[in-house]
Amino acid sequence: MSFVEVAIKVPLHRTFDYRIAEQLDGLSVMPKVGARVWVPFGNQRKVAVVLALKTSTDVPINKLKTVLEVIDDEAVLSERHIELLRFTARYYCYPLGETIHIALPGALRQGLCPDKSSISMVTLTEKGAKLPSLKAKSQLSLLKQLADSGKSSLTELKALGFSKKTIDSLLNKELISQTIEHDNQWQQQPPTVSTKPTLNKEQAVACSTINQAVGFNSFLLEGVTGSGKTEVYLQCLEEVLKRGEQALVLVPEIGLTPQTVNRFRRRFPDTPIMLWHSALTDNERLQTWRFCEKASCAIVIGTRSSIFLPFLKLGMIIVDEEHDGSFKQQDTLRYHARDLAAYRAFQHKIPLILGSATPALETLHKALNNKYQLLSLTQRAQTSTNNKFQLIDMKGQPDQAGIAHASLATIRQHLKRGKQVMVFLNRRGFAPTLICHECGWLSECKRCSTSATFHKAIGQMICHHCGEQEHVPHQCPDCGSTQIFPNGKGTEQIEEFLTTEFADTPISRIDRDSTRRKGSLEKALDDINQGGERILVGTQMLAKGHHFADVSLVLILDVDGGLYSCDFRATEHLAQLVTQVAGRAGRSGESGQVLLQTHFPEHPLLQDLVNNGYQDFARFALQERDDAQLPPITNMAIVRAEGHNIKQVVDFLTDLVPVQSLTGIQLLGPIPAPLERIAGKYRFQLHIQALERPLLHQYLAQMVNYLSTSKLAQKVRWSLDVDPIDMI
DNA sequence: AGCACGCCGACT
DNA sequence: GTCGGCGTGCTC
Repeated sequence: MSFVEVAIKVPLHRTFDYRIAEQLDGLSVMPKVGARVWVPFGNQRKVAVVLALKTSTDVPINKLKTVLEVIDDEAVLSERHIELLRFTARYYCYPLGETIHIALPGALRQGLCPDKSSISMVTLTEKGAKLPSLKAKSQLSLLKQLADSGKSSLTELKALGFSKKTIDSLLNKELISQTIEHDNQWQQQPPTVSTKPTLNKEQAVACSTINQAVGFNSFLLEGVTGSGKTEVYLQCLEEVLKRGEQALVLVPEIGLTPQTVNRFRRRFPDTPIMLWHSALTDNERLQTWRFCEKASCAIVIGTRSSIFLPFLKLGMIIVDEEHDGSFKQQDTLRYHARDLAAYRAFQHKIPLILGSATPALETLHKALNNKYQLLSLTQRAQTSTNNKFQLIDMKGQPDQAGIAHASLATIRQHLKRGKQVMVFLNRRGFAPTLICHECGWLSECKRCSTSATFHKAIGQMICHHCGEQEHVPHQCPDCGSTQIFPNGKGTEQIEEFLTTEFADTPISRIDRDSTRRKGSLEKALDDINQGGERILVGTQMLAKGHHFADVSLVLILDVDGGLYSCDFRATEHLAQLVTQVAGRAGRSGESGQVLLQTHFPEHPLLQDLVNNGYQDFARFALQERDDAQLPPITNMAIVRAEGHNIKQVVDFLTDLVPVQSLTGIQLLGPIPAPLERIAGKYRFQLHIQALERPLLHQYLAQMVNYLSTSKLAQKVRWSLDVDPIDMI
């Protein structure tokens, strides 16, 4: 008798055994480990992944069912990949079947086995390379994109907003040509490498250290903005390609811009490079999955979920901007791609490079404890001067739309010199609330414990947590007064004010509202890169990844929010944001100026950051975490619970507390979540901390086991977040 | 999570 | 008399 142990997508922390049917000749067709099979489950039919083959089972014979059909002749998950997913499931206390389901591309989840194995790449023809003048703007910009990248896939061009029509007419004019790449095409010969810049001393040291490493090695590449981290990546990748191995480059969600990708394509023109991000279709995902597992693709540049791609011979993992929060999934399986990258690198015995100008304290802590090797890039490639920081004390300062008169004067100076000025405020909309002048009523979301943000341009009140929209009230809903006014500032208001204040200066606003339309971000970036005096107003989106050559002044309007917050990571995030935003100034030659508006100019964190930079701040902040016994010194997990019935939510968490049977575990809670109500549900949480990670995991395993039997757990929605990065 | 089974209220 | 409400229990 033969049996298989399988994983099925059900929220249960266990696997299932099935019998393999014997055929007429008494033999049976055993599926391979890692292959998918169809199985009967309850009264439904489900896809399952074979985890192990066995000759006996503990399951009573009357409960055992038989595998209906073997889907794959060959495994879709290698044994090593299954081991990665087992680790992931164990680490994040998530059911293995669900974990596998999340890792697999859609087509494979559904039990399909489509075999598309080619991909259309588009390049310029000789005629096209001359960039002839064309009437059609879109055709011209497509030619420019190809001139920049060397080649792009058909699907990437469509994702950039080029229509089938544009592509077809260029094909007809023979300005571009199309080639089909098959999944067996990559020859593992030395890659063609286009000309590359010479490295400075620090870069050269970093490259040779990484390239000489044998086996599993983690590196923290701590490089200030503009110090040439990407060049280090590229030269390390070259060695990987020479060995005929593959590489994964993880980038934050907004880091996957055409500029980034084009740079890789230009450097390695003959190397198959594929992209992975949330906008891919099921077919494109499957395509990339297949290319990876056959090593038909050498480099993948992808966002967090690309950590689950099945590389045949992975030679290196790079995590760019490793401090970025988008590497952590914030729902279902709450994994951190950077941390899984470390496990994968360990599994494959290969180097891991974590790059950032502002490393996460978690990463820095490991580097300082010699778990990661620290490589520093301190010199800016193009400029030797650093930005000049200045704190603007807002106490008693006259201001307009939240901008101090002193700041306005500085803006004017920079504009006069034909430079660009960036005004940063991490709040979109016109004003975060409306206030009634008569009775003090404040606009709030009906379903969340938060304010409803006033969006003037579209005349709506919007809740930024649940998305609920309403018309702007004409009267105060409490007292009927018509004296209701915007309260606080958002980017929309800053833009409006600056438009009147600097009437002759073009202004670009970049936030989620202004860039909602496809291609509008690209358009705004184009405008900015035309150069000339201009004001840029925006949120986070301005801080990350984009190069603005002409920006010489950065004004950060409100840093105080990050100084006194209930989230102990708020100061870290503030320091990262300030440093990243500041890095946007003075990138082409001269040093830039950075103004920080605050009511607490004497705050030690701000002083440290401004005078000594992020590196110094981070080491100081780590000391603070040590004193307070917080992560990364301790290890943390949060149980969150929400429900309409507040008592059930609190009871559920209270009931968990007695599970404590281990010394060395600290429990805190139940405490209300920072936003106690979202979308009408009450939210509470329980914090769990332990000095030693194995102890934390021992405790969590016990707790999850208890939860599966708890009646209270069925009455509320709960989730477990291991290594949470925010408290919300 | 699904899905069945099971035991109490307002409908043709 | 039945349709259907969602509480409880199970899935190899």
